[in-house]
Amino acid sequence: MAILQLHMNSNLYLRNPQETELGRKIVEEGIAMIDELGFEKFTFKKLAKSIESTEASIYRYFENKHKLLIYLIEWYWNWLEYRIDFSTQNINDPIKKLEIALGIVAENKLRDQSFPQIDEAALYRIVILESDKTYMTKQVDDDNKEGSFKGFKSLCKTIASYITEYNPNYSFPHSLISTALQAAHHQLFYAEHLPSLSDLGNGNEIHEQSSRFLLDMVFKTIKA
Amino acid sequence: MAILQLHMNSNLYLRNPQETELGRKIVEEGIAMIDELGFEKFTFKKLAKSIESTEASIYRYFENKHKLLIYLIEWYWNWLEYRIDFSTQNINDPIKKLEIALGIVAENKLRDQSFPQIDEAALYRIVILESDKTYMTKQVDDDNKEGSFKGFKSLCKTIASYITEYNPNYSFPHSLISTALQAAHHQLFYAEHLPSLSDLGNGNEIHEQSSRFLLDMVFKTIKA
DNA sequence: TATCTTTAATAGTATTACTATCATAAACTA
DNA sequence: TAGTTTATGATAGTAATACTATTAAAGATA
Repeated sequence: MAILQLHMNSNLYLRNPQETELGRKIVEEGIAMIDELGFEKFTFKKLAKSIESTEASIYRYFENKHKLLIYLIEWYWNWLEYRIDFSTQNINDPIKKLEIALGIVAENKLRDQSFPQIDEAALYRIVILESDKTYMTKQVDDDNKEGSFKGFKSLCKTIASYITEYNPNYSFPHSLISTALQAAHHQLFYAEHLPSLSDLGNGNEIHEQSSRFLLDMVFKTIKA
Repeated sequence: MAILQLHMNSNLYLRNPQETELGRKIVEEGIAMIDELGFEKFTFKKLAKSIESTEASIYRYFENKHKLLIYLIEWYWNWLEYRIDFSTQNINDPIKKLEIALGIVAENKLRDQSFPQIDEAALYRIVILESDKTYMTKQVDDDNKEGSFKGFKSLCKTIASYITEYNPNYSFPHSLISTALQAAHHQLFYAEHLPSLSDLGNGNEIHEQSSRFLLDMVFKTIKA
């Protein structure tokens, strides 16, 4: 299996963390710490201590912890888009492509050996809990101008295009897909923490149930 | 028109802010400041200065700013449920009730003269931007035990029950409604800040479009 | 060997998120 | 009406956060 690296928009960092040992440690241990502490309790000081570096050194890679979070979440969306591209290769039927894409969105995320630097399972938990915080801010427009949400927007566009290909008369393909992408994460969170907001049982087949919920909703909604 | 007060779960505050002049000022000016600054930049110190009181006094009403946010968001969900109760009075057809409920969820929020203390338009903007932050935390389970999300859960349950009444075979009524409640807010946010994630034009009839999107999705999905 | 870059070490600042104490004013109570 | 409770204000203080700045040392490159 090939070892890969995702190309990340250079506005997301001050110095490319993929290029140095310290940078890779910041990302790797950053994922572990945000997963463990949650984004609010996570600080660069704690991260510095844990990788035996200094706050000042970390600030040379990322402007602040918000930008680090954006970087990680963008990595996740880029990764998903890569996996969807890969899995829909040579498939023409838009229904099939949509099915595959939503299946990947809904499925549980385990470590991907192609990207040995990243703990995708931990990152997935971060995405579920923290991803909305990247854009639910007063500075969303500034961040957006810097391309902070390109990966998310691109994925949404890709999947929405399958809908339009299948049924060009459906009026809300982007809204439906952004809703489904959100729901894929929120429903897992609800099932675990606020179960009365969800019908997914908090057990083994939760990802299958989630997938069924999403596919059912999307396909019924776009039917010509 | 009658002047009303919503009864708020007493776990949401240390001292009931509806009972005193200072308490009412904290809530009123709190809404204005969070709307203006965003939740991250909002502090009790700034609020104290603006209402000419002290930090210590505000801390006697709310444990911290997170609890104040929970209080405000819960107020909003209680208000919506009250308005849905009111508007579905004497209506039996579950389809009609669902239509009314989703219409209220999607519609623009203007000041409600029945609750003169609360600026519902500002609170609505806060809900759109900040409401997810009430539960997307590591302490969600503790907060939930204290009843911090009762209003949200109750509203979801009420609307989901209309679905079950109409089509008892649909498997995901709670998931679908919690998804729709989220989408109602997120789509407005996207339309304004990340328009490629949405098909709603950022204009006058945005709430009508949002309503159409949601009703279309929900009704097609639950069809027997 | 010189120099350029990267990191570490250290220090410092303003702000945040509280907690504690005490005095005073207002409100209710005997 | 005096006494007591309660709410608020005033003030102070603390540990942590989110940075910025400076300098020195180590390593890589020319």
